Amino acid sequence: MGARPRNVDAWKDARQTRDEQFAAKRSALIRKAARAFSARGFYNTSLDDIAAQLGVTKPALYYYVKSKEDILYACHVISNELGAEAMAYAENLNGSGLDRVVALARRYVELLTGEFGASAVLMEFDALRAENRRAITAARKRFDRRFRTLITGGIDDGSIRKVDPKLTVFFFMGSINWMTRWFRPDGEVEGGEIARRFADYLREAIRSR
Amino acid sequence: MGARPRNVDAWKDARQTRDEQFAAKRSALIRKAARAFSARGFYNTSLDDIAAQLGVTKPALYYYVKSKEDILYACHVISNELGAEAMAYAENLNGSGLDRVVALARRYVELLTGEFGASAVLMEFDALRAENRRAITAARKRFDRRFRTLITGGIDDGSIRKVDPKLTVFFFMGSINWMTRWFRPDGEVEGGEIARRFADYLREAIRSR
Amino acid sequence: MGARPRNVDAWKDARQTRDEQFAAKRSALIRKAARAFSARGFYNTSLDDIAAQLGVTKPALYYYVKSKEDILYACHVISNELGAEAMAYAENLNGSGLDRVVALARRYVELLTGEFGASAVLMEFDALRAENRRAITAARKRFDRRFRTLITGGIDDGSIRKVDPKLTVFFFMGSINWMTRWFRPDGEVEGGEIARRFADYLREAIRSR
Amino acid sequence: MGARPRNVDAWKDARQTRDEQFAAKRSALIRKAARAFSARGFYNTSLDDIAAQLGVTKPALYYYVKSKEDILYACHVISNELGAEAMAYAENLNGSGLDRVVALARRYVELLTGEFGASAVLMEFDALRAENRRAITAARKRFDRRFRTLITGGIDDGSIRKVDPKLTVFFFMGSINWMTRWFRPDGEVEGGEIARRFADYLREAIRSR
DNA sequence: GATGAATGAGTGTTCATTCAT
DNA sequence: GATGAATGAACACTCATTCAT
Repeated sequence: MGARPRNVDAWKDARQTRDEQFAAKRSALIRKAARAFSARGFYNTSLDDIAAQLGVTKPALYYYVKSKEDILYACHVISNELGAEAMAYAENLNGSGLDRVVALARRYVELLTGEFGASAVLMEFDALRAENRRAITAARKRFDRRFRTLITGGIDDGSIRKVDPKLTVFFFMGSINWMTRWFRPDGEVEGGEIARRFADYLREAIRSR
Repeated sequence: MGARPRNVDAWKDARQTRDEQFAAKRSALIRKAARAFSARGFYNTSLDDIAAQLGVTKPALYYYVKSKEDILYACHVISNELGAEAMAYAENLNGSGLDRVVALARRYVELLTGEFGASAVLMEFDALRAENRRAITAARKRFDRRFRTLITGGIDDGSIRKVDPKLTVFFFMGSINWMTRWFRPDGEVEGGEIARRFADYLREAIRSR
Repeated sequence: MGARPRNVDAWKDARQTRDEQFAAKRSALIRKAARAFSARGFYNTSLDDIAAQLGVTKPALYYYVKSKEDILYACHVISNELGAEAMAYAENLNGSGLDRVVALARRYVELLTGEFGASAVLMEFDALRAENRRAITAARKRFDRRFRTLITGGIDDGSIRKVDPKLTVFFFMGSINWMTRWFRPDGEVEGGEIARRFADYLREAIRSR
Repeated sequence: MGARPRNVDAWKDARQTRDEQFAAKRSALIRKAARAFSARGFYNTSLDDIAAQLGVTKPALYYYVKSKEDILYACHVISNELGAEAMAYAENLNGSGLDRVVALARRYVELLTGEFGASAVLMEFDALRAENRRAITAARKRFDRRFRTLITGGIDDGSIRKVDPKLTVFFFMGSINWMTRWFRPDGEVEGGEIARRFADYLREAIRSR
């Protein structure tokens, strides 16, 4: 009654550690795969490639994921989550519409160039199963709508000039998606720097004169 | 010796006609393939798909192209040619550096959304054979360099604020490359309109204040 | 106008021949596969095995069938067709109910041991896709129902003693399905002989005393 | 030397208990597997399925069996033992040859539909290792021979008409093997009933008139 | 010029099996 | 006794490519 509790804790810790290990390994798998997908493309990356990078054999991957498409889906989900996080941050910000749009841009780029390595976006959308594709499409549409709403808000409060919200989103999202292809976490330009500059481009491009 | 020349001419014409036919058909093939690649991705487009769209069978394609990669290469080449054309147009323009950069942007988008159908800018770059990849990479680098030179010129003549030329090019090229994924020739927004707006975004983003 | 018709015919023949060749090859594929499935089981027979027996490579099979399951389905369909044929023959026969049941049994065994080689029955039912499984199940149920109806008719006209139709069908179908495993077309007992004997067993087992 | 014996006994008991537990668990494993094999087929039943039904994980099975094939072999052995039991019962019976054959049939079906659940007669024969296949084949041949001998005896004593013993065995064994596919222990028709009817069919099919 | 037929290389996926813990 | 994790072998399937006709 005095000593046992510690054992219980120990057990709990041990089990937690196991679950955590699983989660950590799965996460590493997704991350490595995401990098590979971004760098060489989904179809140019075989499961053998991913497995080799993780130092295991191909079937071992199936202990952590259901299929190759499952990995891709996980990547998209993470990407969307980053987008949603940046969006929530921007929406809750005090300031003009322009401020919020710029904050979104900056935060989004920061997140994408951060821990997850700018590998989350763009990736082969058509390789998703119909069901997952629907889910991702829906999430993207939601993101776009909120993005456009932010812009419209800026136009209404006079901080943003009369631009077409849809085209503006396309314009900026292109810049971001393209990052996948040239950004390297260990490259000469650092993520925060890019975030600042891209946000600045966007501000200048749309602010009221 | 009196009658023959006519025949010769006839043959020559015939052959020319034949060559032209060949060229026309090959061109049609490339164009259809480019659209398909842009819309669904290189790996999601089988030669059977392309052949079906042209109303022939798969092996018939091999009369016009050497391989699937050959088609992709041709697409990249055309894309680069459009870039070079826009670039030449901009470089030969009188006006400030900013004017030239904006002209480049606008002309480029016009060309990409024009006849060739916004299908020229391809992301499947890794599917190219090493040799062709080198050629395309070189051409892109040339384009980027000239783009940056244009920007630097604008900074020097005071028409463009002090931006990082490299990052600026990345920023804008992303917007353009991403068009491939959302632009539809028969969509609601017309190509010229997009060209005008995108060029305007770029102008505002970088012009001196 | 006098010579052409022949050419037309020739062409037609040529095309027909091509279609026939395709059909013949596909049929050969199914037959070989059916034998292999019967002899060694569906899962013990790889597509490589089948291809090797046909003297082609595995992917060549896909020119004729959609999948391995497709082959299995074709086998079941043929089996059902043979059953339906025997059934129609028996149903249209004059005579007592017993006569018809016995005729069914005999004709069915004759067909199964005939051209198609006792390979049509039983084969791995669970490997079928849900849709195809439903189709096959439905056909089997129809066959069973008509079989039972035949028996009931015999009971009614007094030629068959009061047996349970369902159990009787199970009893006899078991004997037939099991043939797959021991009957060899080149074995010592000839198909017609088996048909006669099995039909005789059934007659004696169920006739009125 | 004075105190030990008790301990020895205790150990012995303990070990016996342990052995019995082992045997009981192994037996449960085999039984569950046999049902699954019968219901869905050998290849459609994964070790994970079996483990799940037993509430353990896959590797745990390897404590009780050497391999999946080992399980299949055990099933065949049990099936053969039931056959041998029915056979011994029939052979030791007083009465005509026909009586003995009918008794065999009835007893065999009773056993197969009994405790072991109609799951003992397996068709997946080719999945056995060569060595085990030989053993099973030999046992089956022995069973068949004794079955045929019983029939021949009946022909000799005039109780059975002049049928081909081999074909008769095939005929009846088919009916029995097929039971695997339709008999359900909890179904509407009870095992003893089937045994009676099937034995009756066989009697009528072969008895002297 | 075009097609039917076939091939070879590669890839995702499953699953029985092993082993350290 | 049992589990988590990993492996090797096999297999169905796809697709760009070739070639005789």
